Amino acid sequence: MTVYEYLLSYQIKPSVQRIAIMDYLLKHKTHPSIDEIYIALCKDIPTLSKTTVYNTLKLFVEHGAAKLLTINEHNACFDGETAPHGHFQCKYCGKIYDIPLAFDREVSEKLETKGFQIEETNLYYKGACPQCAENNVKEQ
Amino acid sequence: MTVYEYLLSYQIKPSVQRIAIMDYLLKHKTHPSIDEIYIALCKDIPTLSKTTVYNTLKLFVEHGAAKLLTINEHNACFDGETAPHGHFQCKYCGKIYDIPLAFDREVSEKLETKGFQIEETNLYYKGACPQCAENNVKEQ
DNA sequence: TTTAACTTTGTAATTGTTACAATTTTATTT
DNA sequence: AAATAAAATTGTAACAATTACAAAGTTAAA
Repeated sequence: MTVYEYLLSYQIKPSVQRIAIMDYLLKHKTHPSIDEIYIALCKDIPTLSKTTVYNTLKLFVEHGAAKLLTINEHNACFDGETAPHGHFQCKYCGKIYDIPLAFDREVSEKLETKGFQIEETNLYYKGACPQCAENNVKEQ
Repeated sequence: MTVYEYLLSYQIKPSVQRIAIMDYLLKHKTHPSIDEIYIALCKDIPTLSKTTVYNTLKLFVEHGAAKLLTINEHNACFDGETAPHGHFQCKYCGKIYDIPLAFDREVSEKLETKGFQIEETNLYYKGACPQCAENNVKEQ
């Protein structure tokens, strides 16, 4: 399936900019920020506006084609992977890792019994990734 | 234990401002923002500066006496409850509820086996709280 | 009591994000 | 194909949350 068709499957009208941004999201599993996407795509689309990147990602999130991550307190990150999963952010290098989201249904079921309607779940771990953990040990 | 002693137990040197802010956090389990705290305490401490509220909460978080919540994309919220637990934020009224954090150890253990050092865990549910869920149904 | 260290304060700067009007592009109708 | 309408993109300006920083105030130590 092309990115063009992929956008259509989420009821999003494709455009050059939208295709480029979704393509970037699908090919770069780095949970990029607005700036990362903007800087990367400016080379191919020199007229690209940062506002368009903001608008487009908002649109993607509204249509369920991308997920907004609030794991980083300084700026929003985006994930093109829509299947449920969690994240681990290294406090030292900042990298965000995907992790399986395989926790107990018990809690969410209990919430739903009480009348809470869960629309999304975010699981964020923070700490030291293997590389940084090793480096820190060596420094000490 | 007084708030004064409580701060000391976290290696935080007490001051009028720090005591007032921690007292507010401990008495108001509403996961307040900087502004909420600032506005509430200005009545008692008219000279209070918003910068002090920022500095103080940063200090609390560094010392483990408060937890920073990034559940709200527009501004930071703070939680004086340090025991591990998750949160549910209603997308309609904005209220944040505490929920038990009783999910599988399996995932975190697997991460630790791979060399990840987990320092904190954040579980954020979002959706409709019981009240808002009911109101929405009635409107439709 | 003097000095040093730390805390608080207010202002200004910075940064991420949003509002908005003008322009450009795309789709529709004639 | 031309005219019109609708939608998307752009750039600038506004906004809001946060941080930097220097001055003033407070507390602790000598």
